[in-house]
Amino acid sequence: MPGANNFSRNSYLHHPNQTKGEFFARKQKIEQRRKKLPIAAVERRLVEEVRNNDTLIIVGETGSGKTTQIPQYLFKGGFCRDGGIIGITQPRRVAAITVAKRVSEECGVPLGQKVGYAIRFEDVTSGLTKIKYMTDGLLLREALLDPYLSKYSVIIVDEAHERTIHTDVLLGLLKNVQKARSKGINEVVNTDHNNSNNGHASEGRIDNQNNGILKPGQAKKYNPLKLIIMSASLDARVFSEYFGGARAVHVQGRQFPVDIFYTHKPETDCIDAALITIFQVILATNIAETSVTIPGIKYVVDPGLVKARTYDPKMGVDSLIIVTTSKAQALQRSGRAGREGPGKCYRLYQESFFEKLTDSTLPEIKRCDLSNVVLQLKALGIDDVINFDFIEKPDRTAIVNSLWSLYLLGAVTEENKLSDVGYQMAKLPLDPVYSKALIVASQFGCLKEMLICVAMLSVESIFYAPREKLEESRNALKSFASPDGDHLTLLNVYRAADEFFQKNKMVNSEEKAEKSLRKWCKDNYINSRSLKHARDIHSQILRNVEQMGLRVTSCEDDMLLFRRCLAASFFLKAAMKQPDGVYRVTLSGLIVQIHPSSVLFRAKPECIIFNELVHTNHSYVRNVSRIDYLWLVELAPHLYALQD
DNA sequence: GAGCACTGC
Repeated sequence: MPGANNFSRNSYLHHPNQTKGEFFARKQKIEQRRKKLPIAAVERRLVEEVRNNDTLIIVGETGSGKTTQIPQYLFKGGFCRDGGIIGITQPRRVAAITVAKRVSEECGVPLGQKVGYAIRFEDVTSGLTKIKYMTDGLLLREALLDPYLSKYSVIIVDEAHERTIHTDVLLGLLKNVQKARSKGINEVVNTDHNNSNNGHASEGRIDNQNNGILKPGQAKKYNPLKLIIMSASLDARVFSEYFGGARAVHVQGRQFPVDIFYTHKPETDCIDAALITIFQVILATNIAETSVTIPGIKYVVDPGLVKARTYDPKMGVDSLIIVTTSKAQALQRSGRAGREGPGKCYRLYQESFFEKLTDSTLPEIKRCDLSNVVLQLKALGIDDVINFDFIEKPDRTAIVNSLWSLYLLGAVTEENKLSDVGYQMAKLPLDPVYSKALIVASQFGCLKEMLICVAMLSVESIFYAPREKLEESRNALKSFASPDGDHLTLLNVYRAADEFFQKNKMVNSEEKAEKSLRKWCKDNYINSRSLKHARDIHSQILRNVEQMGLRVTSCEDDMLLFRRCLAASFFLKAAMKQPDGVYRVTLSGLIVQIHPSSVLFRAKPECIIFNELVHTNHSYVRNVSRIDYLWLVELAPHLYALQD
């Protein structure tokens, strides 16, 4: 989110008691600053370009001000006159919030009126909102409710070069929406595909939100959609080609020169080399590549390595491995040194090594589990996901494997169509396995427990164990630990926290209760941010399941029932203990160990279900519960049979 | 007995 970075040193916060004079002085100052932005000089030209091109690629260097200014130019240029609004997507929540705040200040209006933002758990928009910043994932969700994205006259996809999975899916979707809303009303969406069934699979379904599948006849009543793809990388060609040779324009940024230094010989120990370089001066991590501005950076040290998460779709294994960076990453990293003045970048490798790096990092869609993407696309009526016009096609096996697990979860029928259960699952903002778990739990009569369990499984690690207080944190965990596994342990933590919070709220204000909950977390070696996140997710999915009409009942103390429900939900990931104490994953045959952070690390029960499989030094399973193999035979008979 | 950079609904 480069646009916001220009402003990191000056903030224009509204002070409620400022005088009129102060107000105008501030306003003038903002105007002056806006005019100084490199992009200001080309305002009229840009508005013309958007007027003349339905799709426009804007390559804006860091610091050009494109993110904050272009929406304002378009508003002024009359793109909201027909009642449509301008939507701008960002890959990160923080960017959506800070830019929206910034732009509302520049417009001199309270946030949430003309200018607003929407992210998960937070909608700061109103009927007055004309410029709406949001996360790309949120716009994808909106498409499920309004497949034509009818309220937008312009959609700007910012930071497209980051190629997050949400951005990539959104681009494909927007291409379809634009086509459906364009003048050629006889065109059908998905005409790119060979399969004539595309886009019509769910016709006749009127009982769910999916009936809004893009039909040309319906699109008639919508205005054409203007699409703007903004990227910071020099390579606009990929986007331009994808959008049928769309016009690309370049906007100058404000970047100071950065001197690049390479090492003379290969560095074998990069930490050593980094430390030496740092002492002689920041270290480039992935943080340096994002929008977070750390003021005062003049020097960047780039070890040339990155910790990257990859996913093996065949085995369903997440790996965290250290790999070399790409050229684009290296450029991004060095660029950080030149934001506020001339800078220096030390690359801890030889120049010849740089030349050998790949041009750019593999887009996320090529290296992650696709079951959610496939489910969402199907819910949007795109049944032939394999032939979907992605900007970059995921591996076929990755899609096929996602389809297979969706089929095993009952989300997809044998005819490869979304089932009723699949539609239900698509409505939930969760991993499909977790969505299914909620539906299963409503049948088992333990949805109350499963809502908590799924919320807790959806967040980063709940426990934290600082090295210096390992013993204390272990003792704290003991008070929550269940001999049956991590799922019940997480349930115990959530319940204990909630009980503490509710009691506190009876005598204190909400704010005070929140504060003492954070203290409680600290005392119990629980990550309060993760817990807060889980509580937010919990209230959101509770609302969701109530809207879906699922019965939220509790199994009370019947934990046997709950564990059976875990088996019925997570049967795709089960493992059996081997004679030598390791585990064999039932479906893949992979040999794994229980992660040392699990409460079952020592107990080693005969049969387990788990939620995560990560490969680091070993293959580990995390979030593990003890089950009975016979339950699998009973509850997932399509996959499990009696053993000899 | 582990090792966690970041992000999203």
